[in-house]
Amino acid sequence: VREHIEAWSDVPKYVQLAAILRAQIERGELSPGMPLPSAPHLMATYEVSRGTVRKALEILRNEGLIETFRQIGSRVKPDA
Amino acid sequence: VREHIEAWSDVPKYVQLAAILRAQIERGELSPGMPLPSAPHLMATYEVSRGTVRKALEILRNEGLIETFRQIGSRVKPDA
DNA sequence: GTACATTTGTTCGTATGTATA
DNA sequence: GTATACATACGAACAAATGTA
Repeated sequence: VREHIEAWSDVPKYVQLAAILRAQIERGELSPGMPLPSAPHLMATYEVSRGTVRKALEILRNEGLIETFRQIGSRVKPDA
Repeated sequence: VREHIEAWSDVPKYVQLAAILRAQIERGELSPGMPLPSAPHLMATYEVSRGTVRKALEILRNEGLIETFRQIGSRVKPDA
């Protein structure tokens, strides 16, 4: 809500959201094993759509930083 | 049960379902204090998904027409 | 007191349509 | 024409709470 992401031509919202979450992981605000906020929660927090959240999480998954499970959600990989 | 809701570009299903239920309340077919049909029942009756039912009920909740309780279901507000 | 079924709450996966840059 | 972004709508599965047998 307070962290509204601005639509910006050069950097897509989903890339920005991925960067925000990646920074939180690297700063330890989200520690290994910790669950990430759910997609609906991220949607509300950053005022973006479901698709944008999914794309952001997909980036972090591809980077090996998080893992996602059905009906469970995403968490920081234990070895991240 | 004959009240199949058609997908129509201008009016989303969940808005139509909310309108149907709102009309029933205003006509007194659902009187104050009366329980609404459960979500599974509404799904079967109108042939829509759970998410659509939930969105429709959310609209009526925000309008103050109904209230919802876990394992109890929704009912028309006593003062509606 | 316990087991079971029902109902809502919540989550992720997926697909489609629309609008815009 | 492609990429971005949103809204709608479906399905599936789990948790939590309540009522009932």
